[in-house]
Amino acid sequence: MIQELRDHYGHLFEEALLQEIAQVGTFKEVPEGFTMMAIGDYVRGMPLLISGAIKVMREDKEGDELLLYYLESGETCSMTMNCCMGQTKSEIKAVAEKDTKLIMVPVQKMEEWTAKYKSWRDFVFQSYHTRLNEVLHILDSVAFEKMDQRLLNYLKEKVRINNSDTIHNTHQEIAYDLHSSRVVISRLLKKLEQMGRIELHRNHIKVINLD
Amino acid sequence: MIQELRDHYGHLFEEALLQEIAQVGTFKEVPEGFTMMAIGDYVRGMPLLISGAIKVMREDKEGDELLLYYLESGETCSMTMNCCMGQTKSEIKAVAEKDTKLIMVPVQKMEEWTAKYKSWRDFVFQSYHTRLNEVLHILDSVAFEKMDQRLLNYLKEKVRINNSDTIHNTHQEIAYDLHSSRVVISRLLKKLEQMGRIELHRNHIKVINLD
DNA sequence: ATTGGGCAGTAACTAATGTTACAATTCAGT
DNA sequence: ACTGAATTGTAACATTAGTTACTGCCCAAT
Repeated sequence: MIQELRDHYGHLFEEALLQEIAQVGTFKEVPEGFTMMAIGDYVRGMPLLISGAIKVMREDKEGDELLLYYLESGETCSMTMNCCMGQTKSEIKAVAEKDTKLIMVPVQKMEEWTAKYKSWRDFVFQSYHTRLNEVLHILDSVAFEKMDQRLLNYLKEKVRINNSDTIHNTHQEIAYDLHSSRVVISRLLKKLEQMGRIELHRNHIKVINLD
Repeated sequence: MIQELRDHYGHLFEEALLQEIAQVGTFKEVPEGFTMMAIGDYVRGMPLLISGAIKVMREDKEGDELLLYYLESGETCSMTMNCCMGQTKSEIKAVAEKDTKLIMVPVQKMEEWTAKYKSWRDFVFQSYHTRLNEVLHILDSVAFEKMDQRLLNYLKEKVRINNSDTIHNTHQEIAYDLHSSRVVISRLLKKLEQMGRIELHRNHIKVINLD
């Protein structure tokens, strides 16, 4: 585990901290589609991603969803810290977007390290910084953009995260992520196909050019 | 200044920190409507609110606005910290909602105190926590609610912040805050009036019952 | 008293998004 | 091969929100 840590967090943390993390952290592998956290769950640990990606979503009372952002290697979940601090339940849902490797750190350590290691403080602040900006970005998107533009951004991000020009999702799944309806998404995707920017297939979409 | 600090931050910070803040901070009074920060401004200091309220807004390239939240006594602006950390320009706009008293602290001190005082760390984390939740709340509102409900929430918040049943805003101003159009807001306000929940007047709205 | 600008009311229309319904196709499991 | 569920395409329609245009009103400045 210490080697994985050095590879992905060596540029962020000093050796002493890496050692501490290795000592108290537990290594986990989760398969694609695995729900890491649901609304209302209590937060037991803080995830440090090694590889893969985690999809983080917001959900309202009716179960309507909205994709917030993805966590990738070298990142952690501010929402988790958020919950730890306030001793509150999770207000978000997190699902593995791909097979993912990560290290879980007990929440008590967080505070300890915050006092002890400047690099950890910087990491935590940086993480808050990034997440806050990402949530603001989503807010911009929802508040100021129309669905066709949001869909384009969504497809681009999918291509980036999965590092593949083929998107393995149904229209319904995309509709959930964007909090829209399947018919609307099918309609807009068809337009993109007619523009020659994507190819539609059953269960997957081939991206040609989104720029 | 030290007395103001003790009154509003005494329950958060130890005496030594209060003293430090008093030493390096500068006391400011800003009138209602004063723009504290515009998009693209560089951040020079971190505000600690003593009294009054600051309205924090998001703005897109076309100048369309959206109200994010209000800062009140005992609070600070995470966005500011956000900017300091990343050495980036402001991505938000801040305007005094009422006459406001506050203390500006140079950003360099932030990092120093984060290492030195646990109470300061907790304050900064708590602040991030609160702001992140507020932005999520606005996101919920924009993503999941219709304009009539958003308008209701807006009016409730206005009443709370200004501690008055009379809202001194034009329909146009409300439309800007909610990123809608004047006609739409007039239409919905008229419906609320017909339901007997508000009374409409020129330049102000009397709130009867919003529950 | 007159004038002009800001504010609010309203109608008519457009655009965007969401909903309902149904058909056609694919595909896995039997 | 058959069946049923999941997926996609499409039309028709409903709802919400945004736009344009015009009116009357209030009020402050001249």
